[in-house]
Amino acid sequence: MGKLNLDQILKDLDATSALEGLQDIIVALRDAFNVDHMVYHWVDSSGDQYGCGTYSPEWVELYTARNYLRVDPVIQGCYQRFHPVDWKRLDWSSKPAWEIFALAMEYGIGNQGYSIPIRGPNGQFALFTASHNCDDDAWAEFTEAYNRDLILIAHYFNRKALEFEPGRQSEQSRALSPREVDAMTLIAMGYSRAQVAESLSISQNTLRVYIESARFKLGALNTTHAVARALSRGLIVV
Amino acid sequence: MGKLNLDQILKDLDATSALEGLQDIIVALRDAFNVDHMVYHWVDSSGDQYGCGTYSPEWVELYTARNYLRVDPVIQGCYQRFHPVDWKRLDWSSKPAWEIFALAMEYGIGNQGYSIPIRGPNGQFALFTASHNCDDDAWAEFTEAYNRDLILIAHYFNRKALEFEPGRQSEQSRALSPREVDAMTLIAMGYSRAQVAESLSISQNTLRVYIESARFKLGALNTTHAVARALSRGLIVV
DNA sequence: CATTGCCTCACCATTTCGGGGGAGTTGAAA
DNA sequence: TTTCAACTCCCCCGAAATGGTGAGGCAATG
Repeated sequence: MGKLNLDQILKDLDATSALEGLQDIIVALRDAFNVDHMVYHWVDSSGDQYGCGTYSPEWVELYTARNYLRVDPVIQGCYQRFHPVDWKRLDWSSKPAWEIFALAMEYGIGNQGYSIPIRGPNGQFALFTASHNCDDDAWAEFTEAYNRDLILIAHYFNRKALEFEPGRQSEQSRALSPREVDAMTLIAMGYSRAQVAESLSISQNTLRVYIESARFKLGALNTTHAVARALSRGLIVV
Repeated sequence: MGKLNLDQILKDLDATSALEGLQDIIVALRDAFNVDHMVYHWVDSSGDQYGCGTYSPEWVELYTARNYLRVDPVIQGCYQRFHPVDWKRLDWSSKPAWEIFALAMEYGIGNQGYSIPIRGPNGQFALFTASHNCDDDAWAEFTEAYNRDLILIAHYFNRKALEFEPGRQSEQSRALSPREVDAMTLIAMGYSRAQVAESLSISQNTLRVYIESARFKLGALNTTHAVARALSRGLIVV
């Protein structure tokens, strides 16, 4: 399937100096791998998204308009996995999932797909996907052959995309103090403030100061928000 | 520097069926890359750690005993970055950092290092590191040459290590209904119940039913706990 | 030696949440 | 056809969380 010059592609990618360049790269990638589509897409903890790829604008529009992000088994499935995922291995049993798949077929996405999840600091999550229309055997052969190349490309592509994202580095909130981490962790584990305070052997007043300062550092609107942010930024672990 | 048979190594890695096997692999890797040390290390959601590598037991013991994890610039630096990091580019200015480096040298860790951060679901974070004793030019040459291979190996190594970690797949809970997902998502974004209810165009009473049923499904003690669980299980995305 | 960040504690009024009920409609699955 | 899950709405009330403000000690940084 296609002729692949990985070195050249990575070199081109490296030479890219603007976000728009990524679009060209991904088209080149699609051609190099000789698949129907190739897409890169990321989401971060603050809900921002960026995507580029070869899907038709109509499909992208429909996808975003209907907020398929929250239902798409590809997203859902990859989010919990570490390794690349063949679409076949995902759970398409639910109705919305089936619906999305049928619609995707109409828009020429392809019946086969291979998605590589990539994670970055601060809860950044990206997907690099190749999709194609072919039978299972051909697809297995493809993924077998290019699995590693795709992982590398996904990695480099994501790195490049992050470079262009301003405020991504600045967004890194101040680290929480040890006590704040303790407090937020226990709160995230479902304990009430009374329990947390007792567990940390401090007064509830003190505890509240920690929670509030954590909330402030995280730019969170309330405790639950702060827990969510701390979690998705990896500042605490439950 | 060394002869490298990437295919063979990845094949061996793939054939590994026990956690102990990783230790052999990493020794083989060190020899293949012809560096002084190679180490893999991860930190888990529940705070436990696993590491394997070629550092001397004395160093590992000292490192854990003094809890250097919280001070080590390699850990700190990589945690906020996406891309592999050359130790030279880290911030060694703080006193504990300098102390750790001096001590590491004594224990033969090497003056050069290259660490690849890898992230998985649920806040899993791992580091794959090669270290060596040589001058800057030689090291630059090494990293330049094997950068990609190291990334791939880190990726596969981590995947394998995760395979042996039980309890990662077992924590499956019933999926949330669409409305529950909406509710939990907005709650996680920091909105109050009043705002969420308005945003979803439902009454606060109804909203509360969703939150409570989500809490029940997730086995959570309270709303914040439910949000934390939904987030770390990837059921919602903020 | 002044500043800054962290840890600790306190009070108060207000808002929000949590838990306990009950009850009607769809639509799909058994 | 019944059953079940999901979606929608309503009541009450006590317990818990929140927001604002103030303040002292201690360690490290510069």
